[in-house]
Amino acid sequence: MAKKTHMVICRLSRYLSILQIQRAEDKKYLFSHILASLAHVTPAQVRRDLMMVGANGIPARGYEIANLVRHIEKVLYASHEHRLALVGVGNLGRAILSYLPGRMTNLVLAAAFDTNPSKTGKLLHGVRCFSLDRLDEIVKREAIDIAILTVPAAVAQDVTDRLVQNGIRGLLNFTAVALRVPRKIHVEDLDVVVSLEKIAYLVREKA
Amino acid sequence: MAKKTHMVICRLSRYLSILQIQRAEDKKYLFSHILASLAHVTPAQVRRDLMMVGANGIPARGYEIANLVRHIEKVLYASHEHRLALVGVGNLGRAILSYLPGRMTNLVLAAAFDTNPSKTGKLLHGVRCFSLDRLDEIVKREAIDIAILTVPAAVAQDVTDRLVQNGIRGLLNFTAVALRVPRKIHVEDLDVVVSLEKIAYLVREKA
DNA sequence: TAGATTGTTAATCGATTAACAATC
DNA sequence: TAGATTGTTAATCGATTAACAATC
Repeated sequence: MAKKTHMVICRLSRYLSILQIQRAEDKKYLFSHILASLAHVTPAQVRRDLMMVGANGIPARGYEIANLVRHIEKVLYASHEHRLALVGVGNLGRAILSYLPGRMTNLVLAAAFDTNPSKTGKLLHGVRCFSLDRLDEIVKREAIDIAILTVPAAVAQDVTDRLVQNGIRGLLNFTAVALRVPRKIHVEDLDVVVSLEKIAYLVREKA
Repeated sequence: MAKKTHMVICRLSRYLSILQIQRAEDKKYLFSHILASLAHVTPAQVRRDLMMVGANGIPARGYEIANLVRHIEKVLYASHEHRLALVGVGNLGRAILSYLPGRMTNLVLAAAFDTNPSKTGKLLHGVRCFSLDRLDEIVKREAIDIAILTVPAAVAQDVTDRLVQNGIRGLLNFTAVALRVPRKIHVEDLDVVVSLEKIAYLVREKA
C-alpha cells in the first residue's frame, strides 16, 4: 500500500465520521459527490482516496457504506492495539488527558508521567500518573509504543531520548523544540503558536 | 512575496528561536549549515527559506544574525497587532489560555467566550471571559480577527457562522468538524486524534 | 590563490487537477 | 438507451533535491 500523507489520513478520518452518520440514517449507498460536499473536498479527491484504501464504487449507485467503513477503518485503525503514554501533566497535558478517552479506536492511554509528586500515583481521567523517574520501567512494562510530549521545552530532548531508548516508535510533540530522533521514529509536531502565526500571516496576505 | 506553506512558516519560526539563542551568545554571523544542523533540515533548505524572506548571506562568512532576525520577524510577525478570541473554555480551552500568553508577538488574546455562567465575567490567565451571547458585540468592539475554536463539535458550525458574520478572518479549529466558511476565511485544523491516528499508521507501516 | 561558502539552475518527486473512456 | 456515475490517464502545480557557477 502506498504511503499516506497527513492530508489523506485527515480526510479518511473525516469521511468515516460522515459515513457513520449516514449509516445511522439507514442509508446503504452514497455517491462520491455527496460525500465530497459533506467533507468539503472535490468528488475526484474522494474517489482517489477511496480507491487508495481499496474500496470500489458502482456507477449509478455509488459506494456501499458498510463496505466503505470497513475499508477505511482497516487503514485508519490499528489491527492491534497501540499503547500511549502522555509525558508532562501540565495544563495542556491534563486537557489532552480529559479529551482523548473514548475518542480513539485501538489507541489506549496506558500511562501519564510527571515530576510533580502531587500528581503522581493518582488516577487522572482514568489514566494512572507515574513519577518521571519510573519512565523507563513503566514504558517497557506497559509495552508503550507512542508518546505524547507535553513537557517544558527545556527537558523535551532528554525525555525524548529516554522514550526512544525504551522502545517508543512514534511521538506527538507539543513543544516548540526540534527533536532529534533516530530515523525509525516518527515525530509529529503540533505547535499552537506556529499555527496561529501561520493563520495571522495568511490573513494579512489575503487582505 | 510568494505564498508560504505551513512547513516554511514552521521552519522560519524554528530558525528564529535558534537565532535568538545564538545572538544571546554574542555571535554575529552564522553559516547556513550550522543553522541547518540545529534545526534538523538541509543547508540548501535553510538557504532557500532565507532567500525567500529576502535575507542574503556572504560566502565565507555566512548570515548576519541581526539582519536575519529582522527579515524573519518581518515575515513571521504581524506589522500590526492581531486580536484573538478563544471560544469554548473547556479543558482544552483553559490549557491554551494558560499556554499562550507571553509566547506570541503581535498576537493578543483579547477575549474568551463560554456558555457556562461560572466562567463568564472572570479573568482567566489575564483574559476576560464573556458569555457566548455577547459574542457578536465583543468581537466587533474588540476588533477581533482571529478565533481559536475549542467548543463541542455539535455547536462548532454555528459558532463559526457567527464569528464569520462579525468579521473574523482566520480560524484555528480544534474540533473534528469540517467547517464550512467563505473562501476569504482561512481555517487551520488541528485535531489531536487525527494526529495520533496518523502516527499510529506510520508506526505500523515502518514496522 | 584555495577553500568553503553562497545563489542559481535544472531535475525529481508527490499530490492535485482536468479530461477522458468505461460502466451500470 | 441515455444519463450520471465510476476508474484511468495525462497534465499541472508545488516543494524538494541535486548539480553547478559565482563569490569572498
